[in-house]
Amino acid sequence: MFSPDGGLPAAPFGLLPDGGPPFPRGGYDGAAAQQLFFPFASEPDGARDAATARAWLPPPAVPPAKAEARPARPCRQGSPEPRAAPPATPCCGPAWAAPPWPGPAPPAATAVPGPPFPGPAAAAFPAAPGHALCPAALQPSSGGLANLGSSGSSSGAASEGGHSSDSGDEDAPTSEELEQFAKDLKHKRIMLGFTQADVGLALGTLYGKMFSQTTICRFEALQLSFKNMCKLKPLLQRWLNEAENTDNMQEMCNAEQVLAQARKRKRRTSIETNVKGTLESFFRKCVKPSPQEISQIAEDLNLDKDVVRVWFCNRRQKGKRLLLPFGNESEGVMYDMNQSLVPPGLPIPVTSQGYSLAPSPPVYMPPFHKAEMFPPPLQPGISMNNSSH
DNA sequence: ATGCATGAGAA
DNA sequence: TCTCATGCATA
Repeated sequence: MFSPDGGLPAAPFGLLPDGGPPFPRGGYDGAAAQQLFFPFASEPDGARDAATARAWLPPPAVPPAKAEARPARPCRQGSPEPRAAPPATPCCGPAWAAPPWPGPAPPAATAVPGPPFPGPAAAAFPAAPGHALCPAALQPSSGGLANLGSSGSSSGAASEGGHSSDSGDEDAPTSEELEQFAKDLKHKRIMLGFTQADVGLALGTLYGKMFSQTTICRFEALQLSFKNMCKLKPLLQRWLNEAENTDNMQEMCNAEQVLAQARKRKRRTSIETNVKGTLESFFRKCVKPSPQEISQIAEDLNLDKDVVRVWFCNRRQKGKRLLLPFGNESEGVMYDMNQSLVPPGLPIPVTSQGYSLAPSPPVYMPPFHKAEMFPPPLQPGISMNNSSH
């Protein structure tokens, strides 16, 4: 853990190249954390799980029933599928020696352990292989999940630390635990032959709240807020247990993608690299430009005002991920909305990539990580009086 | 794996 | 109007 006061650990803006977040290591007090991010890296042991990427299958035009939408997966489809014995866990040590779930809860293939997640989900669960997959998933906001994070009420779910006698003070796992869990999850998931998308889907059948591949991915990569991680952990923990003890797990993954989600979504804008660089430089000057400034920028860059606005929102969000996990005052320092992002007095240089170079990330960064990181070609002609800002 | 987008809820 | 959680779309 780093101390907020003791040298700011990381780049105030820790802007990391999008590729791999070199989170500074060290845990942080989860309890306090609210919307922060993990200071630690989810560093996948080298082998960047190519499987994951490879395995992800876009929602196939799912055939009515189950099966074969995913031949790529070793998932047991009728075949016993030897649960690949976890290879000498590379990084996680003796991972998964014991599932930390509360009760002995020996999840039987059919027996859905009385989950703390009520809701139709339960009903929808297996029992009826082949169908009944996702109706639950459709549920808008199944109550089940809702109280996971905060209320923590019933969901004994979380006593995960397993051993942690944890006082009633519930689930707040430590960052280390989360990190470890994320690793285990990923490792196990791969071992079992599931993709991130599968997991997200399964959560839908199991608990009525489906998640996207994106979310699972971010969870594994510790790219969610601490709070968010805490909320998701119990679910994933359960899924893992199920997956390891159920033979019909595939059922849960197959889901007849209820995704009729055909809501018209604005087509994703692709911002050119150089334009991004310019935005980045603006961002360094002012993380939260006023509407006028946004308009100005938009005009200058020939972008839609909303695109610029959203870009700044996302940029801030991204920045926070890399910030320190201290939601309080420190934020003011590191995230001065009125000034540049650099802590006063500290002439933090900015990398040629456009990211601030605070004294930290002891992480190796290739000279040219990504195109996106190239020096923001400040376009002449673009002006914004934020200088006075 | 991540960039851009959406929507709910908070401020 | 912003933050936060989340997801579609894409690299």
